[in-house]
Amino acid sequence: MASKSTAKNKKSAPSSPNLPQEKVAASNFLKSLSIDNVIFGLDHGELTILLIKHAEGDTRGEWALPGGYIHHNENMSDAANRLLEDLTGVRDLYLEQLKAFGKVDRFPKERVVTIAYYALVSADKYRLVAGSTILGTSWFSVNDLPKLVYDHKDIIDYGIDFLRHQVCHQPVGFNLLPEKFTLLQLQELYEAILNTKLDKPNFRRKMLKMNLLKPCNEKQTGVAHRAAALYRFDAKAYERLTNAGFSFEV
Amino acid sequence: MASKSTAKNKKSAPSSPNLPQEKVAASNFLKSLSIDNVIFGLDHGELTILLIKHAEGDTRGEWALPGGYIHHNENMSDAANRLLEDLTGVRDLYLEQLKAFGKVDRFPKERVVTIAYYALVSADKYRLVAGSTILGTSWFSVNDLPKLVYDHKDIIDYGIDFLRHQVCHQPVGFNLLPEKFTLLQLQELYEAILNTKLDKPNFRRKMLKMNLLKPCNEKQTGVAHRAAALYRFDAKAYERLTNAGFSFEV
DNA sequence: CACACTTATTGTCATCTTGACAACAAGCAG
DNA sequence: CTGCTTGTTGTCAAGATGACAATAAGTGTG
Repeated sequence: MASKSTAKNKKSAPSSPNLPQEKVAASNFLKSLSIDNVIFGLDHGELTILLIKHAEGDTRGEWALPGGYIHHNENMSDAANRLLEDLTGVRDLYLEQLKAFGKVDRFPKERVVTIAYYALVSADKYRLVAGSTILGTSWFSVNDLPKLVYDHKDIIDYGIDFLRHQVCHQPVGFNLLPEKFTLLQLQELYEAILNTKLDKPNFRRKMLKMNLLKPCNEKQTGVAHRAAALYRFDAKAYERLTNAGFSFEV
Repeated sequence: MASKSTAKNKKSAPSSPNLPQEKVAASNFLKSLSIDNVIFGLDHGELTILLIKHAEGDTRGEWALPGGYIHHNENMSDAANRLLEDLTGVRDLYLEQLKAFGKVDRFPKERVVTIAYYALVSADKYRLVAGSTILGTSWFSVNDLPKLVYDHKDIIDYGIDFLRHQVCHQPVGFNLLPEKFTLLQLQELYEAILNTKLDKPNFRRKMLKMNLLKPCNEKQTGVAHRAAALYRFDAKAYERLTNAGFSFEV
């Protein structure tokens, strides 16, 4: 499980996601366009976001979404994936476009439209990552965000709203959990994202009735109480059901 | 009703939405970025899209989404609105961002990322419009689209899927109807967009129970059968309910 | 080992929602 | 008046939901 990491952090020098305030020279990159990634994680029942710290310039000391620029010969989504992999060291994370942000004054130095993407990373994947030790990179709870550069707060707020919506209508939340998880973990994920309390028996009933969880026939270990059964998300079943007109709702 | 049109079609010369294959000179416009609008309408129970015809160049005779470029001193959403108003002559139509399309080869001449927006236009607004007579502009049923330039078919397909989703989760469909409408018109709108048949009594019950429709205390006129009651969408009620945690579902 | 404690899991019940469809109402056309 | 068409109301069984009781299965303690 979680086996496809490339582990080594490619040092793709030109992307320098830590210095988004740098000029885009008459270069290899598309002018006036950038990418910003809202990378969500889950930590002890709290929804978290991965941020990087600006080390110099006017925004020194403030935090920012990791981002970068698009090569001329690179699809936009490939650029987003490259930036995500460069930062986390993990390939093929869940990544979707969020929205383009294009206010005139969103970036003080020059006119740049940014395409925001959002990614979901489970702790068991990120644990493998060299990136986690990058200086000036840190996870923040969405309930306790630091001061952010430019319009990055707006982007994050939009991302959280979007995730709240998505998680109720698409089975994307599983990307935040390890491959095998208990129903309580899943419930706590929903509680963290939606910021509510849910009834355990009812949540269980609803989830199981959808037939999207495949029992692993294993139990939790290392807990000081009755061990819960482990499940995994059954992507094939989901595809089958979707084709048959099923639509995921929480 | 439908009173805020500016009627006159501003001839903002530089935007030339009919010639998106033109070079973006070292100009007033953001380089490598464009906007394309998917403008939805409703015609005799069919979902339609407004397209323009390319008159010259390699794509001569093919149809395209109306679009254009972004001024350096203009917010992106303002650019989308300007382009929409230039084309339709109607101000303040429902317009939302759809998605950015950024494949390397989506546009053959140069590298351009386009931000697609989608708009909803009701027949009673569009009727006021000078734009409807623009040469080479035409509505097409989504079920009978012509050959389209570049990746515009992809954009439209995405737009239709998006609209299908939106219309079930947000009360946006009303933007496709006249201010006052019957429950059957509303139902036919859903049937057209979702491409299904719905049960009339059940649809009525569901809609009315949401308390989002305000009766006009008027009846349809000019029909050869029992006249239906007219309703209008109650935006204030929707806001109230939304704040109270209500979420629109069809 | 019995017991306390914690979480897992199953079950119950009243209420609400949904889908299918019957029945009646109202208006025009002949 | 009669037939035709659509509007509107009502019924009913089945399924989904929310609240919550009850039981099960582990760990750690005295």
